[in-house]
Amino acid sequence: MVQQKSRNQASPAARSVTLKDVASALGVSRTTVSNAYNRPDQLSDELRDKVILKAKAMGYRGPNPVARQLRTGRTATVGLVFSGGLTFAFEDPAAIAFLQGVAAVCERNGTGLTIVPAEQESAAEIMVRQAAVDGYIIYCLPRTSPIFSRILDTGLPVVLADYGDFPGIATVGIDDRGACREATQYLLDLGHRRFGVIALEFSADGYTGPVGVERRALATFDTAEARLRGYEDALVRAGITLTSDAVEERPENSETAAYEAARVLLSRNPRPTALLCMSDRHAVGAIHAADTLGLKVPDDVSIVGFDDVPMAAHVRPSLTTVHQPLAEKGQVAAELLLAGAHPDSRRLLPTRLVVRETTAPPA
Amino acid sequence: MVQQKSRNQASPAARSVTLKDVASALGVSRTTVSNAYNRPDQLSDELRDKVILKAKAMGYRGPNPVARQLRTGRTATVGLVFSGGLTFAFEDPAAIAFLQGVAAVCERNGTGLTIVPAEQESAAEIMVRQAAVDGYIIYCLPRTSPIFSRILDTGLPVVLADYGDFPGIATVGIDDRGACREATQYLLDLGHRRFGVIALEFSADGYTGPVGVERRALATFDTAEARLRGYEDALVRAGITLTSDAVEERPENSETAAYEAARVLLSRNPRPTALLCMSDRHAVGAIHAADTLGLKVPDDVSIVGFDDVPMAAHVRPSLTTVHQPLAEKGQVAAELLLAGAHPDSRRLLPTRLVVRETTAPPA
DNA sequence: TATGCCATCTTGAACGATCAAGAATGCGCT
DNA sequence: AGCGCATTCTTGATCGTTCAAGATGGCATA
Repeated sequence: MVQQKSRNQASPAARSVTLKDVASALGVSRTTVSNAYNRPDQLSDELRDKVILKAKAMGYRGPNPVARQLRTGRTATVGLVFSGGLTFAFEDPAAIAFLQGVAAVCERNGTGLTIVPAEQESAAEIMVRQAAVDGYIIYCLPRTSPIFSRILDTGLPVVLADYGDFPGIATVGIDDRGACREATQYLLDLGHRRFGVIALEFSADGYTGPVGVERRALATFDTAEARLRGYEDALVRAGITLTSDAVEERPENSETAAYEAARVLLSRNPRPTALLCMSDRHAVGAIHAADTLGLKVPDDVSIVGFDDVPMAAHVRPSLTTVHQPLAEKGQVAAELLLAGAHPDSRRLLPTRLVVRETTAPPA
Repeated sequence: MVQQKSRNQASPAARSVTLKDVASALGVSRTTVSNAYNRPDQLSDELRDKVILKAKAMGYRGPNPVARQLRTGRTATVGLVFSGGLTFAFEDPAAIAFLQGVAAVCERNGTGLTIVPAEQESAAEIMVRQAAVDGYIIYCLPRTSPIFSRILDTGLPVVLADYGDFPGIATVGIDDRGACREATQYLLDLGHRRFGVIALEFSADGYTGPVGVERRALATFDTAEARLRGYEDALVRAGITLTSDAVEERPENSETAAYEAARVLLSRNPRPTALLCMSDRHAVGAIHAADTLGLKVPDDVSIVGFDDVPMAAHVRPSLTTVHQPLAEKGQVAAELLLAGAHPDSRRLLPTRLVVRETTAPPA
């Protein structure tokens, strides 16, 4: 901001009007003027009106929020940290739904919402340093990110969303593993025996390709690992092993990335009869891939997504997917934070399998 | 935030560590500690290391952002005001693209971004009062909104996006009228003579239905009015009059709303051979409507959208639409604001008609 | 008349930092 | 020796508000 009112400057005329100015112009105390704005019951109505009127006339803009924040120790603002930058945050339907939930609670609560993009780590660190917030909600930030520790350093209340478990920090999430187990079991019950998996990223390094043991061991995103475990839980119980080349990791949550992954998986011999996808966008990409390979969904290949974003119901064929309450997750995160983010808080939201048109018994 | 460090309280142990504490613990001045963080060149390296180390050991969390903001008069944060609430902001693809542009500039600039939802006017007024920002970007807020004047009252720099023209305030936008004129001319050149329009809202009152002269006269959203004028410019030149029942207003920018509007328009006798839509989402809804009415696009009816969101290229048939640089609009808005939002700043970004598959000569 | 209480307004002290100006020191140059 | 200058650190004031506690006067109650 270039157009700053000059501070510490010779000309006092440039300084903006303050409580004190209004007070002395009226011959009352600062507190009285302050009360006129914040505690109308603390002074007579006539005086209050007089104060407000005079303030308007003098061009007073109301109590300065920053000064108030300093004095009260509250900013009435929460910080929301996203990994993957805002391109991700504002493009991924699941992230948007989460954001909506957070924002709704903030609005209801009269709390501001400051977005802290964590794309460039350097920028993010600066932001965390300078951001005036009362607490943080962290969404989809890898455990290893330096911003993570920087935020913990601030000593402010923190709520983690979609992290597995983090001792000493409030978390909200879903039972990823259980949800995936259930979805896989459903496919097993339909008779499927050969599976492929399109996985979200295990670590924020842009790796693309099959997922082996060593990669999983070093995972910094809990979500991918937990979901993969869930798939395996059910498969193992059915005596089926998921080989590493049956799992394709795609760091980008986009239809095109999954399209490509699905083509890889569906070209294997023997071909899987079912694809498990860790997001609906991935699932939609998989549908396209099957289509271009001349495979019918669900007759030739069943596809299961994750999230149940609005698109899942609209796409043709409509998507069988794991529903998770995305907006509610955001709401709960915000509520936990506003309630002080007690370190022991752990909220697990329910999921359910929504069966639509992309699943059927194998041919 | 419940978990507040107690202020003005008996127990001094509860107070958090400040610059002063670190300074006196080390026997140096506050300024020196401050400089250790902010101006490393102002003190010897050894002392600096000693200070930082001691600060860490004492649990000092770094200079308090709020105190700094008060002293420097800068918050390094911009406020972004959306109308229609966040449900709109985070769901409308055009709004998201704009937001991305704003966020990208903020990130590059080390500036925070505070979202001020303007859904509930009461909440929004509170937010504007308490938000610590250096300036505002206003997007899609009706001129008549009380928040509008509340923001102007703050005296902070303001940039308006997608407003026609606003004397004394910086604006960024596109030539809506010219863009629509061009799109219409293209349809005229193809041979079309009967038109229908699906319009965005003229005022934020939820009105749904045909648009007459009186409604247009009271418009509080400039965009809709400007675009409709553009359509008319071309039509009038071709000697065609747009009757009021050829224009259907739908306040909601959704496929379903437009679907319904398109069914109304396409049921008229004689049936229009071309539909002009003020958004791509509306256009997509219109395609569906034509489909269910058994009309082929573009053979039976041509459809033109507006925005050129990513979906426009992906939908089948792909959409002929007016491209506007949405993200760039957000960027420019942020840049103007960061540059001081000079009241005379007026930025008009280029648009262009992108011809795809939804337009053809009438049968 | 004394007492207490309520409503209304004032006072002085924070909140935690940054800034402008000045002091102390050492060093080199003439 | 005297001067200037750069480096490093300190001092006092200030940003604009809110808070706790106290002062004042009026009115009712005892």
